[in-house]
Amino acid sequence: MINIKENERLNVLNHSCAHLLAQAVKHLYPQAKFWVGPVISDGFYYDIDLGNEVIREEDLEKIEKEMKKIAKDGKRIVRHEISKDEALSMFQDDPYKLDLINHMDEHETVISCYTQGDFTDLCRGPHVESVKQLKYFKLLKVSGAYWKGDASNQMLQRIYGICFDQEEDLKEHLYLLEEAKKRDHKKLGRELELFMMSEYGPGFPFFLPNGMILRNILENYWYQEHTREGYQFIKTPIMLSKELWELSGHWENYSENMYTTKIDDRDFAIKPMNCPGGMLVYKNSLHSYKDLPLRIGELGQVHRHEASGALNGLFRVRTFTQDDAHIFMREDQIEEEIVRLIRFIDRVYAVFGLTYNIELSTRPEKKYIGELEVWNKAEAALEAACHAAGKDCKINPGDGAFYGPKLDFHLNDSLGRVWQCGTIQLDMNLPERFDLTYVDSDGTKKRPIMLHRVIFGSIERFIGILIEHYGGNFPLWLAPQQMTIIPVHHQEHLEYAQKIQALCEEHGFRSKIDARNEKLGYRIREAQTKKIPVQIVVGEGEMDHQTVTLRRHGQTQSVTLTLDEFVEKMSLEIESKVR
RNA sequence: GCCGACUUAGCUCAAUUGGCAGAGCAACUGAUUUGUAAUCAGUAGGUUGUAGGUUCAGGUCCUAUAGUCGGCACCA
Repeated sequence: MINIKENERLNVLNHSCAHLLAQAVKHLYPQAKFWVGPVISDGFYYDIDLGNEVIREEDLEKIEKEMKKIAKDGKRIVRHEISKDEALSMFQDDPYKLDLINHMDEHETVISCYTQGDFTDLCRGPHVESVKQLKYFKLLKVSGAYWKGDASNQMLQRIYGICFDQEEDLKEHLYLLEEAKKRDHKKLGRELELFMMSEYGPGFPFFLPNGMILRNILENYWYQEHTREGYQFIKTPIMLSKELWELSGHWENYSENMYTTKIDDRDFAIKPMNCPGGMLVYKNSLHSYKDLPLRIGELGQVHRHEASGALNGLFRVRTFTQDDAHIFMREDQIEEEIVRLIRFIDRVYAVFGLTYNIELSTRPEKKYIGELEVWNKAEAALEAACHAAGKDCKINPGDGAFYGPKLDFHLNDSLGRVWQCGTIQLDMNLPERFDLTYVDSDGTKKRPIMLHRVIFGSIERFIGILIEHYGGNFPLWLAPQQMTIIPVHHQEHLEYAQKIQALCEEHGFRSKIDARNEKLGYRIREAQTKKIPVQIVVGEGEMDHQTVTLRRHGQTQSVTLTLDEFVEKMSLEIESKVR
């Protein structure tokens, strides 16, 4: 997927297209007042105040038509530079533009405007020379958006669109949007019976048998890899007393989003994070400098009261399982440990065919705790570790947590969409609050450095991402049902089919026999639509020669194998964890 | 939470200006006895999300409410 904002040519084109949109809206809705219309990674938008009138999805066609008309007319886009006073009088009827002018940087002595035909907009530019150049665009959606992005302000209407300089690129983009719709994990989750939602529990997903197979595979894989990496595992309680959350600082910051209850007149809260429980485990025993780094993992189920409007399938839920771990270490171990962690994360993502970019989020300008010097050291350590692991990282200034800087992993899926999953966070807060210590070589107590980290982020969300990434066509090792065994005749070949299933069971292959009284083609079709990776057809020929005939999902060719060949081929593929 | 749209059978969707709730797939029963993407016939399946209201009459109009979706805000 092309990032419009980062492509200089398309950036300008989309910016001009935003003006074209505003002009068309002004023609159709003369009362319209305009806020801003910036370029974003997948196109542009314009925030508009239409008074009491509402633009609906079906109105977009009409607006697009008007845009096409204006573009065809082919007016030039002309830049003027005016003084602040001129600007104030020129836009005196538009409170939003006045607000922009009044809040302009004092260094900006000249204000620029762009005029195209009967429409003039305040703008820094640059723009294309003529609206004629705007040919391949599409308006995509409408929504509300708070003025200045502030929820205490009124809502404006936002129209989104995208513009390309070639027709094929627009088609490609629209194709990807269609494809994403087809791969929607909510749709596939229902069709493949992976999970369900109920109005009795908004934001609380139910995992169905197929989804549980997938989930258990992921969790087992997680435990296995973490064991290899020297992690130990814990399970901490789902509910702990309010005092603990006060100690950790969560009560102060997030009590609004925590589910609470009373036990024997004492306040409790369901955990929104696993860390405080993890801190108690650390404090349960004395630690020597020799034991560090100490890596403690927990697949911990947390609950957070997310705003109703934020909920979205498995992507945003009110309960989810973090593949959490806390690492306690000495200061001299930071870089080495993080390098090791980056390599680990790299290995895990590679298994799913997911590439990624790392971003380093640094100290927030105002809201942060701890010494400046410690922050600088921590940020430098994260960046150095990144480079030592052979990875680039983009700096995200001021985006760190108040308690420490972090590395975020942004995954690219098979449709080119980006998901933030993994994160490595340095925490300079909790070790202090919980008074964590270890005994150093000189016998004195020292404060350990602590990392929080996740790789999947949330198991639920990661499953959602995988569903869309694979389009429901899971690689063999992840597929809930790996094989369907289809006897050509539902009775005559049943016994042989059962023999094959016993063989599958013996080797841990997840198979089912489809011996329904239906034609072969019908059962093949159903296995294909259910996205089962392997279809095994057995009939007269296979029985006689003790073979199986395999057909892979999405293919029309089939291949006949001896039973040994079959077992070896399948085992190898599952073992290699790739397609 | 805010803006907007949507909610009819397990799933996907019909139902003219308000006038008898319907189809395909799936399920079930029977016939058929099957060699690589849908064999045929039949049966059953609904308080049209929920609660009110307007009307001779509401799936359709109005009000409230819940949920879902697209965004916004939020995301430890």
